[in-house]
Parts: sequence; C-alpha cells; structure tokens
Amino acid sequence: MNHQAKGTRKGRAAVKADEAKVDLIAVVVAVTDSDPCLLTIGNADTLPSGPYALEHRSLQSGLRGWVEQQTGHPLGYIEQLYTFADRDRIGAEPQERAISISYLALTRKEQAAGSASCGWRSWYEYLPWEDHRSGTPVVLDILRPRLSEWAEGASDATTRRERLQRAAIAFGFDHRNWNEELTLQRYELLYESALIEEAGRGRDATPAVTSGKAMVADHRRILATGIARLRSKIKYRPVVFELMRPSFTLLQLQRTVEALAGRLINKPNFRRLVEQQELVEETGETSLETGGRPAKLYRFRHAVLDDRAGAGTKLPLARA
Amino acid sequence: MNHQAKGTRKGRAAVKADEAKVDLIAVVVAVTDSDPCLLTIGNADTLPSGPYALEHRSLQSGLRGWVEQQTGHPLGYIEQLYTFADRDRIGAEPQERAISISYLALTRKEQAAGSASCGWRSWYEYLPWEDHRSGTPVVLDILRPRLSEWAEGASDATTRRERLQRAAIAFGFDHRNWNEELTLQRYELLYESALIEEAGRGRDATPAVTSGKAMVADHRRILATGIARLRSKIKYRPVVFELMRPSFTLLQLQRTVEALAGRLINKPNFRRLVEQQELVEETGETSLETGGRPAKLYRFRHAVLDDRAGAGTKLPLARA
DNA sequence: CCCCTTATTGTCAGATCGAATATAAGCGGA
DNA sequence: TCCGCTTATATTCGATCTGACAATAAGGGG
Repeated sequence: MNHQAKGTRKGRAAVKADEAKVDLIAVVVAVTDSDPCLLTIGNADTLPSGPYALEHRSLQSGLRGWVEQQTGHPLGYIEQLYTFADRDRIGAEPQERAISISYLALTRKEQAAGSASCGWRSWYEYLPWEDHRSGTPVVLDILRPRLSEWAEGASDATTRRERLQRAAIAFGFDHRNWNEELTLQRYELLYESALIEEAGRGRDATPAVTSGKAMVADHRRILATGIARLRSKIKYRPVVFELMRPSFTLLQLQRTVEALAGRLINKPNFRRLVEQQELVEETGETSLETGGRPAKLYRFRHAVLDDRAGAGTKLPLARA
Repeated sequence: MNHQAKGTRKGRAAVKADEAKVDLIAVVVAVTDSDPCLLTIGNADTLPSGPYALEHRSLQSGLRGWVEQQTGHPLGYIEQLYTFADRDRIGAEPQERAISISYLALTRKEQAAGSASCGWRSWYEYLPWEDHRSGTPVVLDILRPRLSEWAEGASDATTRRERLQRAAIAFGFDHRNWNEELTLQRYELLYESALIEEAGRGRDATPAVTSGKAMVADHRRILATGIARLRSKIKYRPVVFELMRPSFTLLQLQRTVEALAGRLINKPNFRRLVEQQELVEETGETSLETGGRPAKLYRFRHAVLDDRAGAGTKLPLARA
C-alpha cells in the first residue's frame, strides 16, 4: 500500500505520527421499571472505558474485558457505534491524537456482580429533554426561549433563519412533530448554542443553564449517539428482547420500548404488531402482579433471529 | 480517567501498547449510465487510503486529503462506515495493531481531475452476485450448490441446519425473497465457506471458485459494508442526489437507485413516491435524449435537507 | 399517417396503521 | 355475594400507503 507519500512530510516525526492512542468506550444500557439506565463508573458521570491493548483479540473482546473489570458486569449484545477523533474534541489534549471507538451494549441489571464502584443512572438525568412520556418535559420551557435567543443572535439573516429551522426540526417546535430519533442533533444544537455545560469547558466558562447533568469529557455526546442509534434500531430489529427477562408480559415489553423511545405507544396497536409478527410466544403462565386481570406471560421466539434475520421488527412509533 | 489498571499489565511495553496505527480508508461511489462505480487506486483493486496523521484536523479532513492526493478527486458527501481492527484481519501483521476507519463517500465522476493512477470500476465486478437487475445472476447458479456442500459438510446436524438457513436467508433461496440489504451477510457467508479468494490467503490456499474479483487485504469486505449501508440509507435519506447531476430526468434518477439497489423498481410507483414527497422540482426544460417522448428535467429541492431533515425518503424497495 | 419508443397520469384492491370501543378476568370492600 | 375498581385482551373502523396494472400523451422515423 502506498501510504508513504504524505507520511514523511513531517520528517523524522513520521514514525511517531503514524501512531495514536485508541480507547474503547461503552454505552451499557438496561431497563427496569420503565427506567432506561446507563452503567457508569467511579463517582459516576463516566462511561466504562479503557485502552485497546495488545492482548485483546479484537475490539469487542477488549471492550468486554474493560467493562467486566470495571463494573463486574458481563456483556451480551454489543454493537459498534462510532469512532471519535476530532482534534478539538472535548477533553482531548491539544497535540495528542486520541481515538475513541464507542460501542452500544444491552443487558439486564440482574447479572451484575456489582464489583467495583459503579452504578446505574437513568439516562434522562443527563438528557432530560429526551423524555416525552409525560408530555413535553419542563426543561424545554426553559430551553426553548434560550434557543430562540441564540438563533436571533446570529450575525446575518440567513444563519438566523437556518438556526431557527434547525431548532424547530430537532425539538419539534411550532406544530412540528417530536422525532425521538433526533437525539444527537438536539445534543449538538444545545452544544453549539452553549446551553449545556461542556460547551463552555476550556474557555472562560459562562455557567450554562441547568439542563441535565454533564458527563466527563465527551461522554454525554457518546451517550446521545447511543440513544439515537438504539431508538432507531428498535424499529427494525428485535433488540428490545436483550433488555427483557426470559418471560414478560406484553405491557412490560411495551413499557420498555416506551422507556427507550421516550414516548408513549398505543396499547392495542403495540400488541397487534408484536403478535402478528410472531416475535413472541406464550409461556402458558400468567402474572398477577399487575393489580388487575392477570396478564399472560410471553417469551421471545429466538427462532425469529434465524428465519427473519433480514426482515425487521416494526414498532408503532411512526408519527405523533 | 482510570485506564491505568490494566494498561501496565505488559510491564515496560505499556507505553507502546497504548498506541496503534490508524488508517483512513474510503469507499468512493459514483453512478453513470446505470453503473455503480467504485474509485480504486494503483493497479486497481485497492481502495484509497492513508494513515491518520498529526496534521489532520479531523478524521474526515484526513480522509479527504488522502483521497484527493491519491486520485485528484475532491469529495462531497462523506459518512463514517465502520472501524475494523480484529487481529485476525486479513492483511494485518500478526503482532501489529492496525486499525482502519472506513468511510463511504458519494460523488460524480465529472469532477475528477484524474491525476494519479486511479480508475473507476463497477462494484459488481467484485460482488457479481449482488446485481439482480436482470434476474438472478448466473454466479448464483455456481455458488448455490457450493454453499449447500459447505452446509452439508458441517460436523453436527445443528450447525448443518443453521448453515442452510443462513444461506437461504442471505441469498433468498427456496422461495424466500432476495433482500438487497444483506450484502455484508452474503460476503461473510462466502468468506466462511471459502468460496472467495481472500478466505484462503495465508493458509495453503485452495483456489476458490471464480466468484468476483478479489481486492487487496480486507478491502472487499469494506466495500460490502459500504454497499450495505448505502442500500439501506437510500430508503430513508435523500442521499441519491449526491450522485446525480444538477438536473436529471425521473428515469435517470430511478436508474441510479436501481444501480445501487441491484434490483428493478416499478416506474409509476417510483415517480409517485418521489413527487409526493416533493424531493424534486421541475426545471422547466426537457430532454430529448431518450428516444421517445421528451422527459421533463428536474432538480433536487435542497430545501428538503432543511425542512425534512428528520423525516426520511421512502423508496419502493420493500419486498420482492 | 402509422408505428415505435418513452413519458406521464390514473385506477384499484390489499395491506398497514392510528384511534377508539367493547369485553374479560382478577381483586377487594360494602 | 355483588359491585366497582383495575388491568388484560379482542374487535372494529376509516384513512393512508403500496404494489400491480392499465391508459393516455408526445416525440421520432419510415
């Protein structure tokens, strides 16, 4: 391969310049009682992570190793998210090239050996504007005027209009529908408009509005990336079941999806979709724990992973 | 951040172990006359690539630099694909950690300054089983029995059934529908079953069936990843227009989509979808170059990038 | 002027989807 | 025991979307 051409441009620094530090970083998600939870380490607000090292057989196995070591939690389903490396990345040293390869992992809390200092936190603590299950969240009443100010503050009329439109689309302002998949766009908008803490870091920080807890370095951006991916994926792949116990009621399943999507779903329609797609089968047992009529228990039909591998799982989350 | 814990396990090799070589690699796609083309360099069968270096402001700008230098072709639309790093990656040295961050880029051939030794090749030269526009391609008549042999050759009955099913799903055997998005699964199946050249590399290579041209290292896998991503993306984002000239007829647009998808689309339905989504607007001119009735020329409504950023672009590619 | 080619418009039935309604089955208190 | 509360489960209806097919329009060439 002819990579030489430009590699020697920096002269004797060439060899060094070809190397970079590579970190593996995980967004580990579980859901219990309608709460979408995120696995954090240390004094919290930090995602499990560690350097990719020689002894790792692959990126995935390296990631599993780090998470298990730092949290005592073995991982099941894993999926690569994105590789971050911009030089002006928050938390990066100016002249050091650090690359983070991020992953999304889905598990259940139970299998936690709960070793080191780690814990679960609702991801809506970090991104409170993402939870629309009880209507439009109150943070948005605060953020909306701020976003308008930011848009109006643009130098020329063109960027002003453009900013207003971007905000309207991302947050569903003026009669637009809320689109739960735009999590990353919303984060980036808030970052650009300096309405969240990490936007001010490094400079003489103007204290931001209190909109959600910040995280270490660019971890909150990575979380937003993970949420966006997950919200999109549950609509066409049966990944929700990675978060469910072996047997569950249909309402529990629905509540889990709602927790992830941050919005409510019409009950009969949800049932219809799940059943007619044959994603689940009855166990024959029922659960009385719900207060009303006992609910049938279901289990995931693992066969769909085979006979429908390409087909997809639809969920009624289309429009408002 | 507490990454130290395991980082020193290898003793004095610790510092070195935290570094890795990072390559940027591009799948550059253009379409002309119903042919989906791939930009290659050198004596061909190699994707443009180069190391991520200190002077690069970001991964994307580094990639643009390499592609422009190696091919004289400036890039427009770019999107990150996947980061590869498994140790047993084809083409990787055993004890060296090399990471490839791959990107998908969409352009048009015209803007090629055509500098260095580079060229365009139909991507179906590399993956001939992916083109179903003229019915099931002939390679599949050869591959199908080989895949069956491979499946039957499994040691136990369980993996035998599993292999048969995987092949049937990926390639649409026995009454299943062809799913054009499963490009990567198909590549991996052919790799596992040693029906393509790169599967034999390194070992005492049994010459594989002649099923498509191989590429350098794992470039063909990266191409397959890119095709899969693109085929999925054209269905919900208006990215096709990156490949079109400023003005075009609806049939040209359809042919472009078909070239990417590797399958034919119903004409009236395609028009209906494009028009009712207001993706395009008439230029007022017509083109007589088609032989029959002159076709209206259209241009992409760039406004949709704004007012519909989250909505999506549907294309009638759902089932068979 | 007829015929061939391609463009453009229209129709129709089946599937899908969102919303709302109706019935069933437990529990507990009067 | 009966009533009313809760939640589960089953059905219905209309609007919309989609796939398949048919019909008409507008060029060029013999």
